[in-house]
Amino acid sequence: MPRVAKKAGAYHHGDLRRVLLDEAVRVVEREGIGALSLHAVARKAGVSSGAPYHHFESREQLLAAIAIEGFAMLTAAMKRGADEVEIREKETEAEAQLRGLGNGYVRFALAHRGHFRIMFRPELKEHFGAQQDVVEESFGMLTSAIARCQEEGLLPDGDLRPFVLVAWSAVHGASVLWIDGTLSAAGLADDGEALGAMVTNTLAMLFRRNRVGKRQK
Amino acid sequence: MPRVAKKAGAYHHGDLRRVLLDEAVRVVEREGIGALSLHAVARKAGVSSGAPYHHFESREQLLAAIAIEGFAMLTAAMKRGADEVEIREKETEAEAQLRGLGNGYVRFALAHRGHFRIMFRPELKEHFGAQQDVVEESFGMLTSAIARCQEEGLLPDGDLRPFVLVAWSAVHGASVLWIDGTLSAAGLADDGEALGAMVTNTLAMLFRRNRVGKRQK
DNA sequence: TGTACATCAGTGAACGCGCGTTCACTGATGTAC
DNA sequence: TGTACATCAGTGAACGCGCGTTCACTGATGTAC
Repeated sequence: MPRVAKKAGAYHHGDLRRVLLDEAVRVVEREGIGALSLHAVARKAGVSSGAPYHHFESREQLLAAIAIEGFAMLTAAMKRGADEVEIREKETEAEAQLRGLGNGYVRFALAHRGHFRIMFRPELKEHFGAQQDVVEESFGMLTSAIARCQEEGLLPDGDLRPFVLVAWSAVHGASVLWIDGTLSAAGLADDGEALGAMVTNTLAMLFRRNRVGKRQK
Repeated sequence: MPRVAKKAGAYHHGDLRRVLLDEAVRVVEREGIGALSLHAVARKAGVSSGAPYHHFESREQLLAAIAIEGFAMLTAAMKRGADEVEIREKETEAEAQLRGLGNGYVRFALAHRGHFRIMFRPELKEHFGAQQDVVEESFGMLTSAIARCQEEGLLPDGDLRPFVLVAWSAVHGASVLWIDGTLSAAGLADDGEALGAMVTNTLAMLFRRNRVGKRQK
């Protein structure tokens, strides 16, 4: 019996597109992208194997739709993280925001592994144009927070890209290492909830102690 | 015509196991793990589709063998990186080693994407026991380099795991973001060769400038 | 050095399966008047 | 409010394909004597 059945006797489904997306994400979360088939997704949604083609041109388009949705969710999660963060004592707003953004990133990745996996894979490169703007939005938030840290003298002047690179790589790397199970196997982290805070606190600390003489505004 | 053909007329192959591993890695590099099939690998090796079963119990065992090999290669690359690194002015040996290890990590990941992809995936969790020791070796090198940085006063006393986590996450994250094509799409890096140095230099700088009062030994 | 024989590492045909996708169809829904 | 009709979103059967794996086989190789 499918978990999300259409209403008994209903011929039209109502929101099959949504259900297909959800079931696909569930499969990817549990068994990986390789295990995703439209047959299986249709089965779980309780429809025939031809039905998905009224909503997605192909298996690849289904994945692309999930990726696009994922990038929007990631941006939203980062925004939320930055909005909800509380500014600590002796901390500037930019520093706090950086923590918040990173936390949102990791929180999203761990809560939505299916989306996350689908969003970051080489096969997506070609389709990148479509979601370029939403990628740039999340990327832009990170960059401008770091630029503000730099203005505040937390980081040396000059090219800020190395700092963006390290910050992004750290939250991304921690997310994938956690999802792959490597971090807990290595004894480096045992609590997904706390992972984002652990990374962002450490990064913030490295940035903060790094003050280069300039006074804070 | 297969790229790696067995010697003309030879019935026995000589080193089919090796050839199968190599071809499998090539396929994964170019088309991802999902695209890997024993049929295809056998075809490329120029043997019948049953032949691989004299060397690997199953498709999954082939992948496991590549993962094990990959972890050994990663450890070697990190060692080489640490050995070859040159100590800069005003830099301690531990700092230089940390850079070297990170550089080796990224260099390995980019030069051996196939291995790298296969090594880090959730499906491997179960088989982790087999390679636990070699994983711990590379992980141990990182940890002890950071411990030495801490002793030298580059990092605050206390739990060093957050620093290990951030350093590892940064090199790992940069590697996967590069491999996925995200970094170049974002304009954050355009040269794989220089990626490792960019990350490790930045990390080293954040660590170094972070000196907490203790004098260097 | 030669022979008998066990073992190794291939062949090639076959199996059942699930896959992506297509297609003619039909029931349900929405709209114009 | 009722009817005619276009369109939408399903069905279900079918296709060809490549897959993982098995198996009886056989040629090549290594070893004991």
